[in-house]
Amino acid sequence: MRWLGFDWEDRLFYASDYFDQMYDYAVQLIKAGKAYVDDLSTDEMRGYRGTLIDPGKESPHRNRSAEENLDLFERMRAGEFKDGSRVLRAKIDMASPNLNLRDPAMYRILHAEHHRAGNKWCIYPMYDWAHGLEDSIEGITHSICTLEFEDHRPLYDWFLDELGVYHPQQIEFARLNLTYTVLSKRKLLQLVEQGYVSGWDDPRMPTISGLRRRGYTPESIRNFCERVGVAKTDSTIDVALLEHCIRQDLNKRAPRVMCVLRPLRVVIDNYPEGQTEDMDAVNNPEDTDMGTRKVPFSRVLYIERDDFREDPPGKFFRLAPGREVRLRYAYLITCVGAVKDERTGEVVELHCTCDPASRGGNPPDGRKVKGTIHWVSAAHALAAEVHLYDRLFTVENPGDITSSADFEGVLNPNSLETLTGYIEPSVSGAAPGSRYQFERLGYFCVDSKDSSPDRMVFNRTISLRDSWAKIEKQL
RNA sequence: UGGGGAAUCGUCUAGUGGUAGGACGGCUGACUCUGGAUCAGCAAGCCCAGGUUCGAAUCCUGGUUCCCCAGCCA
Repeated sequence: MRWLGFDWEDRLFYASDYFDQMYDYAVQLIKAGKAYVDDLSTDEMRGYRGTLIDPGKESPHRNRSAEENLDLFERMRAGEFKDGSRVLRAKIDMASPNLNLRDPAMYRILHAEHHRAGNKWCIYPMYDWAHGLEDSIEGITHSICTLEFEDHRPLYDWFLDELGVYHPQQIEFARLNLTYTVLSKRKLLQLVEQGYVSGWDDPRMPTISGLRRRGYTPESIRNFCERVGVAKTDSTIDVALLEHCIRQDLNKRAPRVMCVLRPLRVVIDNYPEGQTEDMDAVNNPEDTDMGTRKVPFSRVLYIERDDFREDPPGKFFRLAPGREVRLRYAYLITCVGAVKDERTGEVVELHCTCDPASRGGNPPDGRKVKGTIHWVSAAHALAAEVHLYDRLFTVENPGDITSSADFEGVLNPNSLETLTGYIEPSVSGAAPGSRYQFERLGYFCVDSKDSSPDRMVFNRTISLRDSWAKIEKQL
């Protein structure tokens, strides 16, 4: 929460801080004849509850005396009874059309250690009972929750009114659903437990820790929330909006750097062997205050395989036999030959010539080249592990899957691709969490968990918008 | 066929009796040493049917559709 930018100051509250007071309130309700101890089993209670359409029946223990209830409740607390053997229920109305009002449980017996209260208690309050009490004790004015609690509000109100205590107002709003992912804790837990992700902070998880490790900034998340708004319509936000927010933020603040993900070796035939030049590169064209850096250039380079086509389709502006392109911040080069693997026919190396007069990227004659591609000097590049993350699911609403909650069929098998990238040496020593734009590829951050100085690990936060991909799709 | 909610561009969201607006996404085009960014523009919506009113997304009536509820979970 702090990382997101919030500060609760001295107001870190826990429901368990109020267990004693809640117990006293329960006693108060028992004395008032508004709560009773029931001995029905879970199954029996279910039977007595009725259905959505039919009213329930009253428990045979519903009319025990206050004295008996008090005695039983004290003994529940004292640990005399087994888990599940008894429960304290509110005495409301077994025929209520709102099932939450059919004598809901307030306390159940649970001989379990509490992470804060230790072993002090063996009875624990139910959510509906605890919720309003916490709010009331803390003196809050409005209690915001999600839509599914709308028909719990009458119960929230009932407890507070029967107790005659300060009564905050519960207001329900839609939860924030997102396309191509699930957000329910249960489903997320399933992803973790069944090993579909590496943990709660896996960069594909829509958790705060996951988003953080993925490279999302707190500002982008808050901005996203502001844009989404708050309303009561049960809605699902297009994940593209989240992606837009992080791109917008990182475009302004992420330093640019060059990295080649799928290397194709390029030899500049007319460039002297053994020579190295430092090219001046702008750190962020969106913010010149971020300065410049030097990028080493030499005779043997790597470029992206995708940036070369032997037989280029129309509108392909990158390298091809006989074509000239700009190596960003370096030289204009022309492809003069391709070396192929004899067996597979795969292009394994390119031979190019550079125009020495175009140093820095601009030819003195002012001729235009349509394409500018990124590159890295083979001898200077740093090898790093790069994680290419993509959406976890292939369908827009994986949460809709009703069956046995089996995600198998809708999980994106390519949500993580790991490869070795070759990065310009300037990123060496970057701190975990550092964010960069790998030019023409996307935004990446140094993994905060697995990266080390000798083997850096980068996570792709989000790709850059790729209009070429759209054009190519239509070809 | 019980109860509780919600319906406005593809997706979110404003508008609460007076010109239906914004964002994302989509599509054009301009510009560009990132096919990024930026800029300009276009398409796209009031769940339906009646009614009230000079005038209805908004008020009334009746429908329709969708979501939630039968945990000793939250």
